[in-house]
Amino acid sequence: MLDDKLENKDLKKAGLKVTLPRVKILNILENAKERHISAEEVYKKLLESGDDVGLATVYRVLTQFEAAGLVIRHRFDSGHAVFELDGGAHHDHLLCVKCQKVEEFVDKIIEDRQEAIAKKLGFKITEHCLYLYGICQACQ
Amino acid sequence: MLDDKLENKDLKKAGLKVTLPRVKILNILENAKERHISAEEVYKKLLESGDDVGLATVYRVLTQFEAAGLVIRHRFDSGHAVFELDGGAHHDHLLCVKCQKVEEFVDKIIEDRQEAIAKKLGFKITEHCLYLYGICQACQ
DNA sequence: GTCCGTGCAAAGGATTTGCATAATC
DNA sequence: GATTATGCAAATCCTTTGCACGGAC
Repeated sequence: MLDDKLENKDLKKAGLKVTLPRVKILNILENAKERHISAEEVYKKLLESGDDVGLATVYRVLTQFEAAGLVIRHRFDSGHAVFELDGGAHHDHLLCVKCQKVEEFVDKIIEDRQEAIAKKLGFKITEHCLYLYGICQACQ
Repeated sequence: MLDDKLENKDLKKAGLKVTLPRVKILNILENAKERHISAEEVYKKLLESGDDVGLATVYRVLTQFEAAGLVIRHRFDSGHAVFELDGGAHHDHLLCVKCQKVEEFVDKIIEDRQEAIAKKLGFKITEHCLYLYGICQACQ
């Protein structure tokens, strides 16, 4: 478990000591079918795998990962945060309000307009989030 | 207090009985310097005016207002929700991460692109939120 | 007078924190 | 072996709920 070179590097690069909970959580994030996953879900997956990690640790580790730029924390309209691995490529989200499916997309035109609007209002954008909520094809 | 015709109409139109807490909260929303205000802030303003309204009631009333379409609830990245009167005209938000100032804007091009993207992915959009975070001119 | 709304206190869910123990380097 | 991370339980923050009382219609 602790000798997965790739993950060790990711963690070390982030300045984080390589510990079992961190490696395992990183693994779950990489292999989960859903790219967007809550702390609670990570915790459940750990328990299912027989790993004895506390929920508090899951939150701590995910927060550290966020600070290190390894993951992005989203606050969709669901009451709890979800995390996704930061692949480096920015994208926005389209969510199905019925089945919770999440689609990702990027649109150059929208990105450009955002910059233009910010400039007009004198802002320097540090971050943005665009969430479209709707009903997916399957649920219609 | 209870004879402000405008507010009475707003409330009645929404199917809500005209009560003191509702009228007062509606008043606060209409007159607050900041268009975007949290439940806690509404509560504090009520106390300052010497009005004895419970925080639970503030939450209940704001939630009813939201259901009635009188206000919009936003979940900016601040941990707590903020409410703004729904003037009927949709708009998006640009927030200063330093001074918390909020600017509003509408952009037809972005709105159109959102529709186009949703259509391409087979979604029917029910709602969307676009929050730009940045640093305003004064804070730079 | 009936029914809905309110205040208070207690419950609730998500997330954080304090502290003694255990692991990494 | 020193330092940092973990587990557990308790604490915290925001928000909601249960219940008996009070106000609107």
